[in-house]
Amino acid sequence: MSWRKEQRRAERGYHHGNLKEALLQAALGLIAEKGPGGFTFADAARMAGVSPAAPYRHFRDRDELLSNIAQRGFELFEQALAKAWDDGRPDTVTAFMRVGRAYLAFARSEPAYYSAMFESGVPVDQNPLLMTASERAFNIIRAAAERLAALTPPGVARPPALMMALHIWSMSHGIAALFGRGDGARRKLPMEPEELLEAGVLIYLRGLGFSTETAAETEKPAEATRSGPWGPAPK
Amino acid sequence: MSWRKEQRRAERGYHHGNLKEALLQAALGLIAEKGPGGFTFADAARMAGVSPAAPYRHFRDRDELLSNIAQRGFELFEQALAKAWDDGRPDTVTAFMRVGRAYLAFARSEPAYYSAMFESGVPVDQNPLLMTASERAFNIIRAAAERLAALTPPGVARPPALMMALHIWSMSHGIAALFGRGDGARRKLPMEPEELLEAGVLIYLRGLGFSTETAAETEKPAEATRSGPWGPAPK
DNA sequence: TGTACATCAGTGAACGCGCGTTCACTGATGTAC
DNA sequence: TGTACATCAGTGAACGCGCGTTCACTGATGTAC
Repeated sequence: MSWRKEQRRAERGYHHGNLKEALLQAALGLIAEKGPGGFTFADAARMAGVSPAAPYRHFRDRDELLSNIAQRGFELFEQALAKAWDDGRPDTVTAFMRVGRAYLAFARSEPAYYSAMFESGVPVDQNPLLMTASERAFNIIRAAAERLAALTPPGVARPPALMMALHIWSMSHGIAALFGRGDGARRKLPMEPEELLEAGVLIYLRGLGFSTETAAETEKPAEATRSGPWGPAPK
Repeated sequence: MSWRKEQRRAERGYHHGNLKEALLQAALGLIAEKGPGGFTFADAARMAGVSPAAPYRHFRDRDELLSNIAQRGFELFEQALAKAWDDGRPDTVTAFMRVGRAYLAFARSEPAYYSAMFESGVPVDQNPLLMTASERAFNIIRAAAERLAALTPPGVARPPALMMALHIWSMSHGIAALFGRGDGARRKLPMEPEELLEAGVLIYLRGLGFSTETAAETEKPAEATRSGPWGPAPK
């Protein structure tokens, strides 16, 4: 153990050079392992191979570090969702479904960021930077919902985009939290979370009056409620 | 402080009489205050007015206490959902919507139980009693979904009840976790969580081919997407 | 009904531990001239 | 180009704290006879 520390020190010299980043990475690893409550400032310092006093040069305290992680998480989340949305290409419904999948993919592949963002108790509404980052991420979903709402077939009442976005967000978060986590803390599911969400969103959109058949043909959506992991179709 | 302890002691004598229960209540209070990670065994003992060694007569360790709380939480949850479901009276759709509202009401009024159940990292699948309690609660939703699925209008494919139950559960949990918590850790919402869930479920059911108009007339559901907190109806 | 005894539930003191935080310090780096 | 100096980033020792846990103990309760 001790030689390890010495070695690191020899390798890197007195100054770490990139300690802030190293601490963030260390914290991410610890959060992924033990949850957002289970990481300590001292532990992060140890993992970065640095004395327990060193982190104070970069973060006021534990909460500030956590808050930094949440903020970066929202930024990465926004990027992932924006990339999936791809400004609605090739068609709005396809892109919309892709956003849903990207949501779950993020929660699964970045459980540490995800729990820092949504389950760490970080007071999002009390930190303007965090608030903004959070809203920017949500706005991707909202913008997508708006484009979708604009496509309502004639004769059908146009649904409020904010409501759609909140419904989709809620269902995505629910599935991610209950079944779609990258770490161990999740419940068993007889199918992939992605399939569950996709089917749910398609049914929801149909309920709003969208004929998901058109663009959905590419992704065989209607089938999702009739066979596959859900069991055989009822006679 | 000290006289307080002495007084309690005087009041109750050497034996507490109901320490197990008192510890559970104390833990609930602490969880509600600081989250499931933020309560300690020692703290619970202190709140119950008892020495730090006393809890070991009733719980092997902190985790066992937490696990007990989660289990009782699932039992209360099941009762609340079952009561709301009321075996589908007066009609299936109305009762179904009532279950949704009961879900959110539970999360709001019992945030400590709720987070012990879903956010404390208690390994539900490794404790048979807990697993059973959890499944029994979910089965209320599932049974309700089954009754609903059986009502599918002729000519519409009957949806798998398990899938329906998982969708409803996910959306409920998503809304509860993001917006509907009794404690401070929740996001702002321009309407009541109950309204959001109700609208979402109605849209979802319509997407499955249910004409929610019938039973829904009592609860004016179609309106939910056209006015009210969602803003004015689009022209 | 009374007494002896076993069992139970809570005590209080003690322990080792790791955390958060502060402090005067020191080695490295960058910059003014 | 070289040197003096300011600034910065990390050190390591120390502190107080509260936690989890163990231990021999003791007061209360229940029960056999």
